Amino acid sequence: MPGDQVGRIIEAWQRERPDVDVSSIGIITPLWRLGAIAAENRTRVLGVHGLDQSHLDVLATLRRSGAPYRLTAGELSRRCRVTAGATTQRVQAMESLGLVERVREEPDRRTVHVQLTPEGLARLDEIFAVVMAGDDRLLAGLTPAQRTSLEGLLRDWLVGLEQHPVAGGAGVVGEVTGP
Amino acid sequence: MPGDQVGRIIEAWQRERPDVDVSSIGIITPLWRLGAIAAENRTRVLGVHGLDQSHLDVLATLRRSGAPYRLTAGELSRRCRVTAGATTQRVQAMESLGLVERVREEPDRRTVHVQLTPEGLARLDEIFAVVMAGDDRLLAGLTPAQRTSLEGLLRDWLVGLEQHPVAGGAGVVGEVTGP
DNA sequence: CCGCAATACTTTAGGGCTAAACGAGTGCGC
DNA sequence: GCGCACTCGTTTAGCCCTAAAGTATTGCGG
Repeated sequence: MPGDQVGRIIEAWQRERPDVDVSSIGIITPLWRLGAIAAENRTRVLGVHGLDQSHLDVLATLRRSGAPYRLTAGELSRRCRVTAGATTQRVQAMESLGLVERVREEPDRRTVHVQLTPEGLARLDEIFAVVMAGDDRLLAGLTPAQRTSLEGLLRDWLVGLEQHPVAGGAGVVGEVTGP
Repeated sequence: MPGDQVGRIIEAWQRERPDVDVSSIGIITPLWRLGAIAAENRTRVLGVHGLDQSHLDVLATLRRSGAPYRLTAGELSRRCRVTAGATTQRVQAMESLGLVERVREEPDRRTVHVQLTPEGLARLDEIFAVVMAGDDRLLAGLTPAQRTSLEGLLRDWLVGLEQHPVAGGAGVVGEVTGP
């Protein structure tokens, strides 16, 4: 059934390179494509409220950490999985909107605490439910059974990869000789 | 079973916002995270050969289109799902490496044809199998049954969304009044 | 045929990210 | 106490992308 776009890609490769097993494309490509659709969907939903995904990432990470909705900049970087430089930019943007504030205080004056302002908290709580509803609409085409099954498969796959990362079949040399 | 990171995120939200259904996080978040892991894996594999994902995207799209491995710049943009400006940059980069060449010819001199050079073809054919093997290693933790099941679910989900896009519960106004 | 909208690509301006250099502050070892 | 390695966050340079403006070319309507 070559009805779908991914199927056509696989067929093309089977024609051009019948010697290579390309079955992984049947998973990797839809994974990326669905991820992009979900991201576009969020961008659209958030755009209506004047925010973008990186803003939501910061606000939501602070919000779900619980009262007083405060994390250090470093902890925020780790939880959002972005570099420290990206966090600096994100926090500056949110600060200029009045949604978070930076607090430097004792005992370690290197550390910057980032905290949701009352307005930031209100704003996030208002938007969060809308975002979740938007995500949910993407899943409307799946039956409850499909959805449960998909969730389990993705969780198992991800947990497996996090516990046993695919190191490097060719890399990870060079670290044997220290500087 | 709060063993996994995504599960902890869901639990945090259930504690902080018990009024919101956050079950979609169980699918959307692993989707993005797995997509990022797959992308990092390809970046690593390709880096060994001095290329990156956008390079591979161009070369592989030309390659699987079949001999003479030639597409117009516009067609390349559509198939790679990037803007025309991005395609210009990508093609320039590949051209400077000698892997593709640009051909302007009759009858329409606006059109630019992008074609794999013999070296580009050889280079891609060498790397493609390595990339597919790299992707495959990510899937090693799944049983054949899980893999088949996951592939089917992702395909059905994607096909459904491509046929019935989630328009905008709040947007897509403004187009009723033409310019 | 002439004008003008449409098409095809390139260029420009700007955004968010990473990697790496940097500046400020901390605390261990002697 | 003092130096020095380390940690934390910010700054800088550069990458790839998008959106929009710009350039060249085509072809239709009158």
